[in-house]
Amino acid sequence: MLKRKITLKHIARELEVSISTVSKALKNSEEISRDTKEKIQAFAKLYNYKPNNIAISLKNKKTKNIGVIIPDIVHHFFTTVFRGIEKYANAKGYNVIVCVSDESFDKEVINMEILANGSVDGFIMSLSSETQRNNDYNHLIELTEQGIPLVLFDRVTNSVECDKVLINDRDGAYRAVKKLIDNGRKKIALIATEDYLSVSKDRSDGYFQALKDANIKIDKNLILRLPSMNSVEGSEMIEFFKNEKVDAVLCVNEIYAIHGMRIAQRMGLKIPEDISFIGFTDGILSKFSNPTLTSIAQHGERMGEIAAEMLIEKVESENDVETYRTEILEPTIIERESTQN
Amino acid sequence: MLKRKITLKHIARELEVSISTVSKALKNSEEISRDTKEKIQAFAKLYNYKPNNIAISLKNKKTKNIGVIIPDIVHHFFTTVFRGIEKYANAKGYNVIVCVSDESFDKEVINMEILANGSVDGFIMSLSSETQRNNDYNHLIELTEQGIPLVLFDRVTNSVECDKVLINDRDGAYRAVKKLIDNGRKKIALIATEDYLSVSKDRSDGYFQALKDANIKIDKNLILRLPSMNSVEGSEMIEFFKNEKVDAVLCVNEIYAIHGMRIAQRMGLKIPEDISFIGFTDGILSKFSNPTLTSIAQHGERMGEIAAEMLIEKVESENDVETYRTEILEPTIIERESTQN
DNA sequence: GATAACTACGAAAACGGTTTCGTGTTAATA
DNA sequence: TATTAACACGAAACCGTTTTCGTAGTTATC
Repeated sequence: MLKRKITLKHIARELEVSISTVSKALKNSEEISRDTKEKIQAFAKLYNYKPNNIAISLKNKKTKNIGVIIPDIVHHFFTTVFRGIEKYANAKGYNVIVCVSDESFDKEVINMEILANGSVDGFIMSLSSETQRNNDYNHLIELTEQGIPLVLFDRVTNSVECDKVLINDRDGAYRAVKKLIDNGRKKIALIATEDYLSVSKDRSDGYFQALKDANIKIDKNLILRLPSMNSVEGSEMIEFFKNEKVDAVLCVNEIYAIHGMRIAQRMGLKIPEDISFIGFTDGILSKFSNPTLTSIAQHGERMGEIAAEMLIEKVESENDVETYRTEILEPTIIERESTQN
Repeated sequence: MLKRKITLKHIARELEVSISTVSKALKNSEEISRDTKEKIQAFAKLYNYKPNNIAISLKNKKTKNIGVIIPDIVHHFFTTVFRGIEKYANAKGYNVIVCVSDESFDKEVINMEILANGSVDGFIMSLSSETQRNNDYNHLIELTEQGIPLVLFDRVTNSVECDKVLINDRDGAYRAVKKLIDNGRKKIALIATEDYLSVSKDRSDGYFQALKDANIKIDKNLILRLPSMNSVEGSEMIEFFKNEKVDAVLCVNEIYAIHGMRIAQRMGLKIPEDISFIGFTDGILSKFSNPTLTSIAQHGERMGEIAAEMLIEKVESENDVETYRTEILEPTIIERESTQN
């Protein structure tokens, strides 16, 4: 009952021709006579012959696979980017191998090394937080020195020369804060993570700049930095809201924003009347929270498409062009209930 | 500056030995003398030699890749399962190639055909809704006839003989409804999708059975079936809640539940005092909604691990064992605010 | 009728490894 | 000294393709 895969050799033996003839016939080569081609093609079809991808990869040194290394997969933004990558890649005939670094430097390095030995034609990745903290990018540099194309997205670094695609986090934060100011808010807080993450730093910068441009003095007490996205038990936030009379909050991610809104509501504050909220990442929570959350959309899917396009272009270009692009997407502020005046 | 990958042939040429000697030396074969081994190993290390994965795959007809085909990637449950698969697979030295069927039968078939020609050692998949509606599983049957291992999870079918892992959707729904009854609820509604999805059917069955066992007559008017998860503009639900006086709702997914709670709240109902909610899939929305949602956890990550374990076991077993397992996980009800009495 | 030009196909190398088997050299044994 | 065994290595096949090149056999040309 078991129908094992058939090879050129099998066909050749069965039809008493050479392997080369079979190969050519199946490619409809002019070299082969009408009769022979028809015979071979019919036979191949009958036995459902399909060429072996591995053999082809070995031959032309192209796998038609691209490697994606991301810090986390159970994460709305990353899956959104992934969808963009997968769609574009698939349309171009590429498959996608995903590795999760789990925010670990070591896993990032190991996964990269494994895939770099012939398994993929190039990489698309977003740096793990540990990598950004260590500030060690030798694995990426070695990769590019081997001539393997690399595209970084969202969490990028200047230490590596390669194509990059990111959103203008700074501008997103800037415009969000400006919007709050225009709405008449005076005491605007920032809830962020530690600064070693490139994106968090940029968002903070945008916040500072917007206040500066509006001649609002920066108040250190209005800035709350939380260690990790998973450790929001709220107590710190409760203290924060108790001590400071804020009328608006910019959060660097959805979770902080949703938590903040929860706590504010528990303290009897009305959203958006008493306090406004804007959160980064227009994920699923923003749309379904109560009230719905005004958020800064990062266009993850577009980002993924662009990254894939950049990578495949490099992979398929003959000459090793040493010119790299950095594409910066503008975020969009999606206005919802949490800021309506 | 470009350091291309080095091969056995290069080392052999440089050290004036044969390729076989290099290969053996790098595997620390007893056949090769101490001196030669040291010389070769040092050279290999210096030039950072790593064997080419493709060549090895071709030789031993194992790719150490597993293919995962899922209907959607921007979906909490599937990504959770994926994380489980990826973790286990990685630990066992396997990489994961992901393809998204996008709920389309054709894409499912095409992706499978592409990967089946040598790219992966086996498949883990969850059926697309279109496939389940078409009730056409020939691509899966052909796959197994070729001796390629397959594991189905969550959205499975009886028409294909292979390993399966799923949760007891029926029992989850049963226990949820029983819990509502025990809490004193009388008019318990069900909000579900069309029945062609295996999971939706099972959940409905559990709902019916629980009512039957409690001698509560089934009221067709208390069942709302919505066409698709994306088309919840709410109008249907508003009508539903207006017409029927329900005091509890079981929803087959989070989105329906969150929407339902929103609408109930807008109509002035208090949750959980006036009306309770329980939703399937303990995703991110359940934890962060207001009120938080009691939900039926499906243990996606565990499911993924089990699926990967089953697959790798089959892949690595020499003999083609024709015996298949079906593992059924028990869901867990996570109690939150939406049902507290 | 000799030469040139096609036609239709096969042999073999190549991709980068692994592995079996054969063999020349040395050392141990009778 | 002749025989044998151990040692250290190389040749070659193999995995499944693609592709270059060579060459019989036929047909066209002068």
